[in-house]
Amino acid sequence: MNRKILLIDGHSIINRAFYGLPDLTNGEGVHTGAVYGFLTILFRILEEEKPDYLAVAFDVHAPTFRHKMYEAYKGTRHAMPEELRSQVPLMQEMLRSMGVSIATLEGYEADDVIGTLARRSEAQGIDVTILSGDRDLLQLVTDHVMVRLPKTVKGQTTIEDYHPQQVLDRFQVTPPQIIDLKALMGDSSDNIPGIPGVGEKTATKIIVEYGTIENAHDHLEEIKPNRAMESLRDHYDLAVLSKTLATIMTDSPVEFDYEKAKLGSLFTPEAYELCKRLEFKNLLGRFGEEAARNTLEELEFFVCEDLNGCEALFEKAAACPHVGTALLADESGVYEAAVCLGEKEVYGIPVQGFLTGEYLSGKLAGLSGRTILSSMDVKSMLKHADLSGPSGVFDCGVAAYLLNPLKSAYTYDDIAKEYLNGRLLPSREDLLGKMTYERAAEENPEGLHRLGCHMAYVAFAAREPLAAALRETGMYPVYEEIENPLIFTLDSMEKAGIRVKGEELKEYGSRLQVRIKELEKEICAKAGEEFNINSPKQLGVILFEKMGIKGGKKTKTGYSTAADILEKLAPEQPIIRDILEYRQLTKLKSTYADGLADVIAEDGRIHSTFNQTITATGRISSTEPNLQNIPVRMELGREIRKVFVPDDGCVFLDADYSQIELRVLAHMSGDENLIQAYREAQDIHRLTASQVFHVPFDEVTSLQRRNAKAVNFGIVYGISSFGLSQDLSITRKEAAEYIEKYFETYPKIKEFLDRSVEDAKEKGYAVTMFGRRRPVPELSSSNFMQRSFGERVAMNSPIQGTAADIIKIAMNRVYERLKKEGLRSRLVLQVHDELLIETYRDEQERVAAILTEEMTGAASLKVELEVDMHAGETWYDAK
DNA sequence: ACCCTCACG
DNA sequence: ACGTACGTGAGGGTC
Repeated sequence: MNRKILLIDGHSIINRAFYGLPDLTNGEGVHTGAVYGFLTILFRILEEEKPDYLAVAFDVHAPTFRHKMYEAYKGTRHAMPEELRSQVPLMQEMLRSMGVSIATLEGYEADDVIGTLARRSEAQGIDVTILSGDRDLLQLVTDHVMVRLPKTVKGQTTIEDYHPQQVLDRFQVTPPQIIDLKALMGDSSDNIPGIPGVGEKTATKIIVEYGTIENAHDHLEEIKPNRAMESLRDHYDLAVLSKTLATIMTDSPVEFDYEKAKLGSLFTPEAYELCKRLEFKNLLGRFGEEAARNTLEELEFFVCEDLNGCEALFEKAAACPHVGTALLADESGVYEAAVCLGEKEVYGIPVQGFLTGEYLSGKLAGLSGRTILSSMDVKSMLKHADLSGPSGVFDCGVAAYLLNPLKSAYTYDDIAKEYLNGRLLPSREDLLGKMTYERAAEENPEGLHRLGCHMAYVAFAAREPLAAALRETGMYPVYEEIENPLIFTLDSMEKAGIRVKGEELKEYGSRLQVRIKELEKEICAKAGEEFNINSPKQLGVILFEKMGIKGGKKTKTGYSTAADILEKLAPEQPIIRDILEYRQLTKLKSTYADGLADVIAEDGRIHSTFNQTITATGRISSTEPNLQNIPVRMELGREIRKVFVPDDGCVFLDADYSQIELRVLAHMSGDENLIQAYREAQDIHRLTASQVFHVPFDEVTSLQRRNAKAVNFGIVYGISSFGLSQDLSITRKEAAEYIEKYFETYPKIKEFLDRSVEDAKEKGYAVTMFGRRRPVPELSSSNFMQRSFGERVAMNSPIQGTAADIIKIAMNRVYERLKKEGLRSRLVLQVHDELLIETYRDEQERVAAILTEEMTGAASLKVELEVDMHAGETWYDAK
């Protein structure tokens, strides 16, 4: 078997990929679609060809000998859009990172480089495969040089292979005669002139007959049709020029090292990183195993499988100053525990025999009282192990979140990369793929073992770097005093859950269903046809085309049918009223009635997850289900709250901060007017209206109050006249006037907001009163939209974030007080400015006092923190 | 997987 | 000129 080289025409393949596939961009806005397409085809061809050598040829941005011969010559680089042009160097970087030889030669095109390397290789007895999108390359085909041309048919890429016979079959000429063909026909895409009046048919006929243009010219008088004869006679010089232009050089002085072109693994650490940066997730997945083998560190771990060894291990661990731990578990139990005592001392303990989940969880819990137990995710560990308390643990995920709250996840491999000097460890995906722990315990125990060990290792090794980073950024207090204790507070809330009356929820859903059916009929009758009302696409067509409602608004994909648009467009139209009601009811039915019923646990309660590492500003979020968006604004939706009830013998106590964000703003800005307003008024919006519009407090109209309230909200969001005008359905100019008047009334607020933007621009992040940071990279964007967004974020984040800090402090204190005072009442929900406590009746007064005290006392501001509190038999009644 | 819509603070 | 309010999560439709 001969050795084989694969030569790729880089420009032509990246062009094909660009035009044939949808463009992609990564999170940084870098265009990547063509690079992705190139890689896809590269891997496919490599798999099929299994070559010994690989090289990719590119044109160099310099005039070639062809330009010198013929001014109008364009070559292959013309008219490349910026989105594609920018991907060429990116592709080259990718190839270099994969260790692939890139062949270029100044003054020559990629074709010439390929032609030269093809002939050289052939001469050395190496078989050649050329991959290109350009038929011109067919002139190079011989018994030892094959050309493969990818074709896209109906979105499917197929590859046509050309040996000499296939060239003959397809074009009726031999490979070298392809040049003569082109010399007669010309090629508009590279401006090769050809001769006038001769197309593919005639040119083929002439070359089949006479072999070359030179020979054809020698037999001029025989050539038919007459038109072709005359053209060749009159333009022979042009044909000769075209032939030279179209001839690929096979003896260019390109330097090429076969040793370097030897095909190794493409999955180097650099390539892996680049694929990650460009967000080629499929590629990482597809070659994940190979990537893991080739790019990732191989750490050594121990397995501990017997009781005595395990006992000894935990004794030794307890004597360490700190340990890294991991517990791989799900709702049905524990599968593996892992403990790291030092750089080279990582132990995984699979659950088996005497080493039960309970035993291992107990051991970990014991550890937390005796040494600092570090983990990637303490809250998940708490679900099984009763860890001693905040002072005994360190949570790497929470720490990494504080250091950069903008990331989508805080995985051990990412944390290793960021805080352990760029180290590359195999990810969960690398080790287990998408397999659940449960399946992995059966089918891939080794992977599970390695996963646990890696997590414990990183928890061990990253603790100090993370703590150091927290200290350097001044966020250690936020970690230690707010976030770390909050882990335990949130865990207790998740475990408590909230009781829900499943039967009533069902009945509520059924009542909705009756009306939904009626509305469906009504809407379809008015529309004159049956259609899916839930489909914005179909609805748009019905409303704006069939029924001719005017002013259909733009979205990327069609008309907007959002409620506020419909409301403004045709509030009177009966079908619109019906649709809006239908929307409201289906939302209530699917998301709340049905959605909540699906997640009621065995104990008759709903156990939401409170996520501590999600939001950019420091708020917590709630998932599966989200209990922070249960309807309240509309009465019908609000009724759902009647199914949320306290345990027997309990009532709900619901306490919410009154305008906490505005109060935070008053404090942080130090604006005397707003501070004074809060000291006086029970109705801040009315007072704002009175001050801004210069009318006596008692004469403020409801419209004025509504406007003032909207401005107050707008201020907190990072005011813009456009946003306010949208909200109030007024002109931008009017909105701008409101804002101006507001700032005249409260000058220090304007100063504060301006300063917030300036500070964030300078530092790169916004900061809360307690030192929590939120990076605002958009502020340095050259894009106006992005930058404006950054400015609003810089105004809003300190306010929203400070309010989040405050209620977190309150939650921790309430949780601690309830525990310390031996009360059985418990926190069950937090909704950003609201706490819900399931309160034993005999504890109600004490709990109410604790709630008020800890919430109002969570921070001392220049204005009071006011709390509204209600007791009730249901959540509905407690509001 | 992504968009649209809509529920909450 | 750009085309927006800040922060979330879930369900349904579409490709």
